Amino acid sequence: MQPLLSTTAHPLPDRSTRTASSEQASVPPLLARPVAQAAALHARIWHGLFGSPGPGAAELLALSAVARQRTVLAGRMVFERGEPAGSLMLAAGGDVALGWRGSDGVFHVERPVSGPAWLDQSAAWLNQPHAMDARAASEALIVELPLEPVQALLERHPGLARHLLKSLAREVHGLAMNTHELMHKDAAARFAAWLMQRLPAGAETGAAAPLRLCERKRDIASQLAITPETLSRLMRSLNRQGVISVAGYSVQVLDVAALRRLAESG
Amino acid sequence: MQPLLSTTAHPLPDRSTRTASSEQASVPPLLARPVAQAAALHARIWHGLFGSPGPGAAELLALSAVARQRTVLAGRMVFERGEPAGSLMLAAGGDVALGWRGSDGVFHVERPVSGPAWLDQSAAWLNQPHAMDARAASEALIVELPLEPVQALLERHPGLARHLLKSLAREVHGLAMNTHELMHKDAAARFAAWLMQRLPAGAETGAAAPLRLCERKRDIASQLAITPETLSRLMRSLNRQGVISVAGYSVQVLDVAALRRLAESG
DNA sequence: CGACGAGTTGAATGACGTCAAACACAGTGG
DNA sequence: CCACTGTGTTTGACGTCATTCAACTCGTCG
Repeated sequence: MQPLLSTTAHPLPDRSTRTASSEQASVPPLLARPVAQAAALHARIWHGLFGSPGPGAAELLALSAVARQRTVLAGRMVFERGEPAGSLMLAAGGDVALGWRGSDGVFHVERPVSGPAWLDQSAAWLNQPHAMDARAASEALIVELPLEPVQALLERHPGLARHLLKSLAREVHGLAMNTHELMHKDAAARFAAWLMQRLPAGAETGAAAPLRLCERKRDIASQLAITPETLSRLMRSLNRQGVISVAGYSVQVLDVAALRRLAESG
Repeated sequence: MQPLLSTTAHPLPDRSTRTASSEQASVPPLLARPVAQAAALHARIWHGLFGSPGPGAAELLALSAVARQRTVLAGRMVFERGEPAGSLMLAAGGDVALGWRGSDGVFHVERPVSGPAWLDQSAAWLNQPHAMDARAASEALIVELPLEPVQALLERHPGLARHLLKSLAREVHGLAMNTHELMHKDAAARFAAWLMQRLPAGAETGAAAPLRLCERKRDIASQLAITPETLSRLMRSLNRQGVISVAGYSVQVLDVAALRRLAESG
C-alpha cells in the first residue's frame, strides 16, 4: 500500500546492549575505581544535576558525604507511589522511568529519565509519600539524600540552598511547559515537539541526521498521552507528508522547519 | 424543555462587590494602619505562603525588609510572559489570574490565584523571563522579592531556605497532579475533581451545601482546558443525572459519593 | 512449530471543538 | 417605561480528532 515505506515491524531496540553501553559510559567506573577518581565522578554527577556554575567543591564533597547509594537492577522498582519519601532521590546513572503501574500490572511511562537526573526532589521536602512509581529501565545507580542531613548541610553551606532551589525551579519550569503543551496542543503537535527536543542542537533547517528511538513506541506514546495506535498513524502521516522518514526505530527528520511549525501550532 | 431546572442565563457574579469585600478582609488594612499592625499582617501573608510551621519571626522580618510592594488595579497586567523576572513574585491579597493572552487579545485563565499566594517563584531562580502572563482580577497587592537580597538573606538565615524549598516543592507537587489529571482524565472527571476541590471539608457523603461559582464560566472552562460550550453541556448532564443541581452560578452537590467516583474515574 | 509481545491497520465509536443561532441580563439613552 | 446594545451563556448541528476493538504481520523465544 505504501511501497516507498517499509511498514513491516522491526526488532525492538536492544535494551540490554544499550543498557550495558550507557553504564560503561557513566556508572561502573564509580564502583570499580579508586576513591580519588570516584570523587571526580561524583563531581560529574552533581554537575549534571545542578548545571553550571554549580556548587563549590566543598559543598559537593559534603553532599557526597551524606549520600547513600544503591544499584537497582533493570525492571525493578526504585520506589513506589505512596511509599514514604524521606530522601531526595536521584539517578546517578542508568535509565529510570517515572510513571505508574496500572491495576493490570502494565507500567505506564510518564517521564523517562536518564542519569544523572533527579527522580523526586519534592516529596521529601513536603513530608509526603512519592507521587509516582519509579522503575529502573536499565541497571541504575540510585542516590538518596536523606532529608535531615541535607537540612543540616544547608546550615553550614548556605550557598547550597541556591542550587537546590534552582534545580527545583527547573522542575517547576519543565512541568509548567508540559502542562501548557497538554492543554493547548494536539497529538501531532506534541509528537513534533517531542521529536524537536531530541534533535541534535546543530540542525536548524533542512534535513537532520537520522535519529534512533531507544524506547518502545508504546512508551513514547504514553509519554505523549496518546495510544500506540495513534502514534503509529501519526508517524505514518508525517512520513507521507515528507516531514520525516521512518524505518522501524530509526527516524530521519527531512524538513526541520516544517516540524517546528507543527510543534508550535497550538 | 427542562421544567424542573431553570436553564435561563443568570447574571454574572458581581465582581466589583466580591473584589471590594475580599480586599476589606485582607489587604487595605496593611496600607492604612500603623506599622506595628502592618507587621502582624505581613506575618499572616507569610503564613499563607509557607504554611505552618513557617519561618521564625526574625526571618519573616528580614523577608519583609527586602520586599517591595505595589498595588495593581483590576484588569491590569501584573507581569507579562517574556518579561525578565528579577524577583520572586507573590500576591499578598486580591485575586490574580495566571494564564496567557491570545493573539486576539482574549485572556485565557490557566490558574486563578487568590492572595496570599505565589505568582512566580521559579523564573527568577533560573534567570529566565516569566513563562506566563499574570493579570489582576481584582485590585491586588503585589509583593516582589528581588533575587539578590533574598540570596543574601539565605546566607544569614539558612533556615529560610528550607521554607523556600518547601513552597517550591509544593508547587512541583501541584503541577505534577495537574499534569496527571490532564493526561488521564476526561473532561467530566476533571470538572468533578474541580468541584470536589471547592467542596467544604465537612461534606463527605450525601448532599452538600450550595456552592457559589465566583468566576465566569468561560474562565472555569479554560482552567479545565475545555470550551465553555462543553462545560455547559457537562453541567447539564450532571444535573440530569442528579449528581448536582445547577441554577445559574449556584451549584449544589446532591451526591458527593457519585461526584467522587466521577472525579476518580480515569 | 506454537505462543507471545510489539507494532500496524481498518472500521466503528465516542469525546470534544467549531460554528451559528437564540436567549438572558445589564447598562444606556431615549 | 421602552427599545437598543454588548457580553455571557445555552443549545443544536456538525465535523474532527483520538480511542477502542479486532484483526493481522513480524520477530523472538521456548
